[in-house]
Amino acid sequence: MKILKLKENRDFRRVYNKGKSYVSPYFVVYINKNRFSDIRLGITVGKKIGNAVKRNRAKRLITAAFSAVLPQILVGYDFVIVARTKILTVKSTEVLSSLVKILKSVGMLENKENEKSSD
RNA sequence: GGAGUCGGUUAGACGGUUGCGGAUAGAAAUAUCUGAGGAAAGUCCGAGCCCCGCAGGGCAGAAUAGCGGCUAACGGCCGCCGAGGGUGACCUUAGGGAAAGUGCAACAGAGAUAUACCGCCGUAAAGCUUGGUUUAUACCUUGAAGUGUUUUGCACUGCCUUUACGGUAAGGGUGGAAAGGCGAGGUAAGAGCUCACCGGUUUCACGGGAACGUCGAAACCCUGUAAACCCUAUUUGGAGCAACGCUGAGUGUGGCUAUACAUUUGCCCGAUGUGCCACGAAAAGCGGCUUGAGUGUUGGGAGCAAUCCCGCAUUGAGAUAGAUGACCGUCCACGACAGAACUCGGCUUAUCGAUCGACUCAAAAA
RNA sequence: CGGGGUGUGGCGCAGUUGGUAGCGCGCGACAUUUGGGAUGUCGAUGCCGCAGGUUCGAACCCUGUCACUCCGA
Repeated sequence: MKILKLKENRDFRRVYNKGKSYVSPYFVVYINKNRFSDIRLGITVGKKIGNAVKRNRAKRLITAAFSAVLPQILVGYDFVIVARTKILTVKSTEVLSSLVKILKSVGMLENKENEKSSD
């Protein structure tokens, strides 16, 4: 399953205005329902983070973490993840566990039994 | 070994699992190959490529500024000359014109591109002085104590003071800079006024391909500033891949007009073209896009060098919200600065280190 | 990709035909008040973003560079 990406500015603005936000030390997640049965992801990395190399690294870390949890995420939602400066100082495993923690508390992850039974 | 100068190379490596962009094969799953830099950065120059209702002239504007070479081109590079710095290796250098003209030179100083305050000298006028002791010499006082004569006087000379007019630029505490410097002659006093020497500029001669150089000759309007205006020489149409082309969609409303508008720094003339401007609606996709002044070469040749020629090998990103990540293992110096966006040549800036080569200085030892 | 602008005391700004760097607010001390505020007097605070150069002399002129910011496509 591939990740569809948000591209247009108006999509981002709709998620910022209508969606709910959840904060971690490394990033902020905005979640909003969409009209499709897809999962769409947008990543925002501002100039505050650093130069082009640092911004690219932040994007890759978020993409890697998101694709790791992708099979368990409920469909039909738009996600926008905004990177914060601290994300450059940690390893990818911490980003992943932090993302899992947030999504689980919100209830966006499917239960693990399906995963186990599939195994 | 110490201190230092210059230049080059490199920019973690290997293996595994799992993901991303591109190409090829395939109906598909998938497989194979390949995938960021020395600066990819800043966007400071120069080009290719490409487009513009032709790009023609003039004025303004802008850029460059020793000479020669290299290059597609350059404001870049190489070599050389001049100037400055360093004991030296070597480094720095916008380095045309001040004798076309204009401007500026604060404070200080008499005076700042010429001046005359003090001083020195000349002329004229006015004033003051020429005393005391002594036979005399001499002594005292004084800025100075002279001469003639008919000797309580008069005249002249000299000294001093003041004023006026003129000469002068030797000297004067300033200043970054005071008519290039210094000595002699000369003069009433002085002065490149004259002369010798030294410096500078220009012209000629000689040497060099040229900048330039010279115990050469002559002339001379000899403060500094042109990164002040300016003058001289050379260059300059503009715009940039969000260029531009194709497909698709759309071609509505309002205003301005031919004495108009456009041709992308301003103005004038010329030339060419015919609508132009604003608002609204809308939608994007594909090409351009990577074989190119390409990359490598302890192969050969030319050249001091930059660089060029020949040969051989090779094809090494092409994304479009924008591709290299994550995890594990081993080793080491424990990994800095940093991400292609049409493409090249330079410049500048950032950078943890590692390593190689050439050379200089000082001291010691052999 | 192209074109501009700014950088000066803690903050906001002046000052650029080159000649000793200023204003307002803020800060400190003193006076005034029973005390505070307001007011008055006095004072401190600057390598004029950084590095070179031109000049006797640079915040100002020139070159390079860094940061911030605006505009157009």
